[in-house]
Amino acid sequence: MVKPNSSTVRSKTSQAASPDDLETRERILDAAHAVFTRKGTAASRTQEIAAEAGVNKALVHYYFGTKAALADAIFARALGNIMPRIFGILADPERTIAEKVPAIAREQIEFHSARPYLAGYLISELHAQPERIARLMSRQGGRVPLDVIRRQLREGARAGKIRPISAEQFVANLMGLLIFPFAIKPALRELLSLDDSRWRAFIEERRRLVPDFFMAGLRP
Amino acid sequence: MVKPNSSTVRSKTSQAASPDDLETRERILDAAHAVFTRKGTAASRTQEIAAEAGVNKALVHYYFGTKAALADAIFARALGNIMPRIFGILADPERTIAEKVPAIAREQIEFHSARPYLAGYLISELHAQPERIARLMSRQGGRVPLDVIRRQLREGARAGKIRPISAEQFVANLMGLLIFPFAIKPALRELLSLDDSRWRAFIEERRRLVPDFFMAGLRP
DNA sequence: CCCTTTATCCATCCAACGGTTGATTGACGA
DNA sequence: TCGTCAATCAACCGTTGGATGGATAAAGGG
Repeated sequence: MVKPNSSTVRSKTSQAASPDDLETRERILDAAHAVFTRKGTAASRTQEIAAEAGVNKALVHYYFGTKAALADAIFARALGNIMPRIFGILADPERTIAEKVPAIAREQIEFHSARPYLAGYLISELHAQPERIARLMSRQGGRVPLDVIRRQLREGARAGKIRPISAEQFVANLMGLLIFPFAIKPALRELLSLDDSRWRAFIEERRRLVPDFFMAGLRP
Repeated sequence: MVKPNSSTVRSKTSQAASPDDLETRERILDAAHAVFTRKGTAASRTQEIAAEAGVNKALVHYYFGTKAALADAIFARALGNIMPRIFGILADPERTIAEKVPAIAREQIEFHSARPYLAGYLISELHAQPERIARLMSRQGGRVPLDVIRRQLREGARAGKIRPISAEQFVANLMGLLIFPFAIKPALRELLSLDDSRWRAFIEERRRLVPDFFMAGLRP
């Protein structure tokens, strides 16, 4: 690694000085993440990414070849960040369903509150390139482990404690309740006339409400 | 209106012949809808829209000025198509909540099954230009009529028939359950290993499941 | 000390894209 | 029958943006 701007050369106008100890490659990745998630891949400019990374546009190509490859990397990274948070908990055989649901809800609401662009970004990318996810998931192996919840749901149903529901529908319902509001945030805010503080209250309320609502929906 | 290709001039290579009685302006709108919803606004090319409309690129500008204006028109049109379907039913004072929920579910699942791109498109646009929806909604007036459900929810809660829930959360939950799976269709199909026919079965099942699940979630 | 490798920038290229212009054509009212 | 106007097209223009080639500098091995 080279790490420029020691003292010698570097006229470099540039901002971006602060978190400069990061490896350049990482800085570019972070910048790309910021720009891509904010404006969407198609509307993002490599120039802007380079600037945000405090680096020359050519260097972006040096590290990642093409814009599309960089976009793939960011998408895969975001996916690899969010998916284990959901499926890691779901696949845990130690916890009951009644424990998992609030845990996931807490986790996801926390997560998306801190990353308001992410849900919208992921859906946009999914929509723009529906085939990519198959490519990425096959490459890094790993279909999703539904067997644990599937078993728990079956046992709960047999014991008459919950109504019969497939693991697929279970997951779809849970994700819809948790993620969707973040994905359409601008529309919801307008539709429901929620200013900043009411939006926060709205989301805060869902932390309680969603687990209750969801578990109630499962009762037979 | 002029209506070309009568018989005289028109060398015109072009396909697009079939539904040609539509006014040109409408043909362009339809083409723009198809292209924009399929690839997203930023990745769409006016040239492609023109081609799909069987028309010259200059004509697109002749009718709509700029790509952005055309994009606005398509977005507003899509919004004006989907929103009344939900809020029209919700605002009906004649139907009870227990009647509205299955009605909306039927309607929405039908709607999105026939328009697989629409949910993803709307969320992408929302994400790419969060301020636009405020602009459009203020222009054509019309905040959403939540008072009817709000009253019904309050009365249901007072009578002890449903648990207390705000109209806002009610709407968010319902939309999340109904729309989200369509919005992330490519991911769900991959995650849950649903091929074409299993996807259809999955959606078909939700027609029953969502109203049941949702109404159960409302029980006190 | 050279020579190779890695990292970085500058300048430039080229395709593509959004938008414009000017000409043509047909319909129609005066 | 002529002039006007809306509709339409082919060709063009200016800019942007992704990509590349070459120069340069530091690092490090031999």
